[in-house]
Amino acid sequence: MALNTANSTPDDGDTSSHGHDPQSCEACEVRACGMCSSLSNGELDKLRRITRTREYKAGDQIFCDEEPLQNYAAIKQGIVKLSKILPDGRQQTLGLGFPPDFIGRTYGEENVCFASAVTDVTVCTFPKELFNDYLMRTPALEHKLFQLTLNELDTARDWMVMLGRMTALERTATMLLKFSTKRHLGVMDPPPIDGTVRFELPLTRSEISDFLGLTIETVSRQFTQLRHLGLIKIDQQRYIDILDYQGLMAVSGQE
Amino acid sequence: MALNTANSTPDDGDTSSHGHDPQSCEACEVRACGMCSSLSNGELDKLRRITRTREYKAGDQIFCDEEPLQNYAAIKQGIVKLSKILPDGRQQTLGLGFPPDFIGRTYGEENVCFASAVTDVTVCTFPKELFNDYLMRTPALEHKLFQLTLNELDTARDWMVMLGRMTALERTATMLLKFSTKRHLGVMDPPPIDGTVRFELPLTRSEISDFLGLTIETVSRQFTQLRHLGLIKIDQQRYIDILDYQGLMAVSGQE
DNA sequence: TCTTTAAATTGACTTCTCTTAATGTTATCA
DNA sequence: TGATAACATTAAGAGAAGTCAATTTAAAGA
Repeated sequence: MALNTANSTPDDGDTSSHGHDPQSCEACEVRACGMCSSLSNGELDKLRRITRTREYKAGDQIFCDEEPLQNYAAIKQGIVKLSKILPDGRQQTLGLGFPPDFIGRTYGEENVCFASAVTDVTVCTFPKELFNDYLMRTPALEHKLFQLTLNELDTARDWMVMLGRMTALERTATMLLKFSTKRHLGVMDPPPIDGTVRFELPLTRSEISDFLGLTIETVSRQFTQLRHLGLIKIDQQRYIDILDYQGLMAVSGQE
Repeated sequence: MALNTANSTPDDGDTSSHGHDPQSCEACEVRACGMCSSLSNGELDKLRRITRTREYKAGDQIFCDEEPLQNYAAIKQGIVKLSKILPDGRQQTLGLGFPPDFIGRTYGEENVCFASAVTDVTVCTFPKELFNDYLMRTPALEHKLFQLTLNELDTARDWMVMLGRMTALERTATMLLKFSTKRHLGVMDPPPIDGTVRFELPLTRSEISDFLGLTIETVSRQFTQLRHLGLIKIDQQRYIDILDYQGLMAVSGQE
């Protein structure tokens, strides 16, 4: 069930679970760092009245390209993938959303991309018109959303360099470095001077290839090469150990 | 002379001409459509006090990656190129700025890319700190800048699809289609049903290749192929006639 | 007008990534 | 535990774009 489809019920075949008021914004994992951090408790109370919580299973579509934008959402838990699909089926991932990212094209008439759940996802949703009204009356929230959008633009432009100018090996190394420091809640760890870093890759090889503008097979070959170079170790195809952080930086083409 | 370098004088070897108060915002070409369109005449008057006009010759660097951000700018005339350069010299263009675009990373500490003049360029510049203060006190302006940033994000994501998933021919056709409708002042003409469209390519082949993530030679070969397909005609290497708009759409991979 | 220089095109060849197909691995479920 | 299905890796060959070099075209200056 798409986020934008109104009046859905729990029994309409949707795998996502449905709206109820978020009872405790105070206990919300992203109260302190997301867009809500710009709001006083009083303001938050007003926003909560138009908010519904919704859950999606890994793989679910959250909203769809070119359907009318009906709801915005803020990610509470899980990872969301934004992507575009060309008419012949070629797909390009535009970015990943982590808590507390905001999704939906602010002030837009329709969605300009697909959003789908990479892992199980929990979001707060806001009806477009009501949220727009609220946003117009709350400059502090607009300021916060502006900041989030600026960060997204920075990220998009970094990926443009990767997609336009980097080799398959450099793209793969760059992605691993980004994932190694990207933690939940958007907090970035400082890169380690040495020693190993271990993390779980949340994406399948297919999702990685859509992200890097490559094929599954090419991604796999780059992983193999990074292993043979002694830079990484892979367990169960999903757990990555970065054995040589500086070495990985060196092949990533960034330094 | 970079936009960010303070205290420059007209005789310091800079090819750009230097600051004076813009005497007549009323007569400004972009008064009605740029960020200033969000301001009343009174508010505009306050902004004008911290504004300097500056001119750059084609090819001049306007600001530089990773130098401290000292000034923002609004484009009054000409075309500005934003790009990133990898340590080994590979370059990727991130986007083009036309009047009345705003350049400089809002709320940023340093520039995250290079900006250079593609054609002769005239900008209004604003010292960062003073502009930030003004921005904080002027929600209407922040709202406008937010909208401009959202548009930039949409554009960046469109290019990501192109860079990640399109062939050289598709990229070249896509670029020509974009340029054929992109006019000065950011106004988009409706695409013609049929008949030819003529426009001047403002970029050299080298600049085009940096834009499309290709080499000069590959761009040239795609132009040749589009000519052989009867879709375009090129005069003096710079003037493009689109002979078959629908045909160009078809090879662009978008429809 | 002629010369010089820079930019663009073309051709031959190389390299990198994709395609196709087979094999291997992991997780799920009977 | 074994069978099945989904996911991942590997290999060989094809195709697309890059590299290097030569030629052509356009623009600028003498």
